[in-house]
Amino acid sequence: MDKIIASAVAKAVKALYDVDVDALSIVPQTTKKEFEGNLTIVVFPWVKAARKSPEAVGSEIGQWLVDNEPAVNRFNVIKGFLNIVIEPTFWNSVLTSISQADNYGITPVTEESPLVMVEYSSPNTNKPLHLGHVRNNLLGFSLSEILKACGNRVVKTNIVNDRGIHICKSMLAWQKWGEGVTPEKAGKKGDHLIGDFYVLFDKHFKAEVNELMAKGMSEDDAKNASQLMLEAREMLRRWENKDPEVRQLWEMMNEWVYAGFDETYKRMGVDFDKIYYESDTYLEGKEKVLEGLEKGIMYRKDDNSVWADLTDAGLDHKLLLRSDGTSVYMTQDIGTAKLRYQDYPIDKMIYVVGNEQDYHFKVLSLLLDRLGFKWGKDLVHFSYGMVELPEGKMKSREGTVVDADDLMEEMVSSAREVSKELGKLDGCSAEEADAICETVGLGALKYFLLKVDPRKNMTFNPKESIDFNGNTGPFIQYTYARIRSVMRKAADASFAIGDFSAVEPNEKEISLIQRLADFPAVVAEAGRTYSPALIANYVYDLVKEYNQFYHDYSIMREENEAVRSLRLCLSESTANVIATGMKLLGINVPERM
RNA sequence: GGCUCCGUAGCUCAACUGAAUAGAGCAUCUGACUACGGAUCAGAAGGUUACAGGUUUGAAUCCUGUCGGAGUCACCA
Repeated sequence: MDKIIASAVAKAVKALYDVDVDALSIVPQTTKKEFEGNLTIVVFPWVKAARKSPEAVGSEIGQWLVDNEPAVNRFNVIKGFLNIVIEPTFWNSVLTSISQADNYGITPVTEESPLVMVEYSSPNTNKPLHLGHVRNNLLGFSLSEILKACGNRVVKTNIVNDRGIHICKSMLAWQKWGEGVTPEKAGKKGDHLIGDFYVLFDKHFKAEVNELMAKGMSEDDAKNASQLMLEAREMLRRWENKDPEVRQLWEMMNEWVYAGFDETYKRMGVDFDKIYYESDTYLEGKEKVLEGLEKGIMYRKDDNSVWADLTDAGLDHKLLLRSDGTSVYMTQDIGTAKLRYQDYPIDKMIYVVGNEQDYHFKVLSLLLDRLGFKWGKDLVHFSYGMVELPEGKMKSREGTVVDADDLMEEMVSSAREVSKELGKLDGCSAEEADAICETVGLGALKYFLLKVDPRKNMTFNPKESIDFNGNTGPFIQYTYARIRSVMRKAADASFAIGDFSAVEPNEKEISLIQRLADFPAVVAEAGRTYSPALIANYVYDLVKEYNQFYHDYSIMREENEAVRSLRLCLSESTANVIATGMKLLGINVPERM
């Protein structure tokens, strides 16, 4: 409908004022509630060319539309705003085409579709996932779904940071104080067990440093002199030299962690097509850097360290290999990029990584480009803000991190409490009840995190937790379940959706159809701007609109068969769009709740 | 200090590419179940969009400056 009006307006402007306008540049807006009309055109852009008042221009265009465009019924002009009333029965055909489209709003993917790789999650193997990771995972997964819906082939990937001093710390602590404990023996998820040892290391390390400082050492000296830290460094060296004993321990402990992560990912509902490990990629990066050195893209300092000079791009000098020849973070990312490019003919690479790494990705993009990766220059750093607690940033050392597993468990159990209180689970089997609570609890969590503009920092208040009323996941799920309930009853009563083309839809029905018609454009916009929040807010608006309609008009009790058909069709289409939209967010919708 | 991002109702968030009287939810107050599911709906109250200039027919949005917050500037990842 928007397109029809836009091109008609373009024709009108050409006919009336002889001005060439691109129809694509005209974006009709939904008319505000307080004015009469369905669509609004802002006429200011043509006032100058017409040499007339905005009111006159609006009236002239409006009259031209009434005379020449059958979809336009009448119009009114307020200041420079042309409000257009569409012929009511016209909306029926819009609704019909929405309800008959398979995969409404979804662009099909073919072999020729662009290949996009999305990297997300990227955990360290020395501690369990926390709230920050949850935002990352949900954003990465949702973004992948949205990109698929926009007609891209998507490879979801994860780079696991499985090597380095931090893992050695956990390993060392386990060796010293673990007494052979395993996840089975401790009755604990592997990632949590490893996290405990990481904390334990830190505790002993701090105690040692304090002891040394009490003897008069400076803090830095004490840290360097710490026996524990020396042992951890020694362990890293042995790891790099492939010492069998260290490697065996490393592999065993990593397996524990992966088993734990898998459980978390599964419950969260995210997955990956291909997982990379830094232990496999960090040497590749080194090679690539040495290659760059030969080509003169990098240079070597007297102390043998290797750097890239990026001052010509307004950036700084960047270290790529330490003087002892070992890799840094950037080097590993280059190595990972190399392997990925070998594995897939990527057209576009998207990194879902927090905004504290904005600078890192600027540099990475530049380096990959100079090293000859064709997607390097246009790589996308999907930079999201951090999740803060009311008292500020999460700090693992102060024990203020919100653990991902705990959080999901809490959400599901509070969903259970609320459901029980409202008597929603009466008559459900235990399995059904479990499934519903899982869907609702996780839906609340996911929606809460995804409805916010990803670029912005957000606040999470664990005490108030997450609401189940208002602009929330359960509110949307509830509306869906209620429509499904109506549809079941309609089926029981053998009410089929018949012809309603002659019905004049009322105001609420029209605005609901209009809203449904927006969905494909919203999906496209979400894909273009990488914003799941756009989908979330759209679905919320749609649901609000539907609830008003539902409240004001009866569906099953409507005696006119054609009107009832219209309302059933409208309800069914709304349910489908809700389900499709929520799926793009990685959120399930229940048939009852 | 340099660079980047942010600042909207008491709180959490919206506002598409600059557009009409800046919208929702939570919390507060009031109303609606002999009803297709009340996890709902309707209403009240709540704002100098941090501040000061500028561009524009029109600015929360673009530009400049000031203030406040966050991030980053490692031979950490």
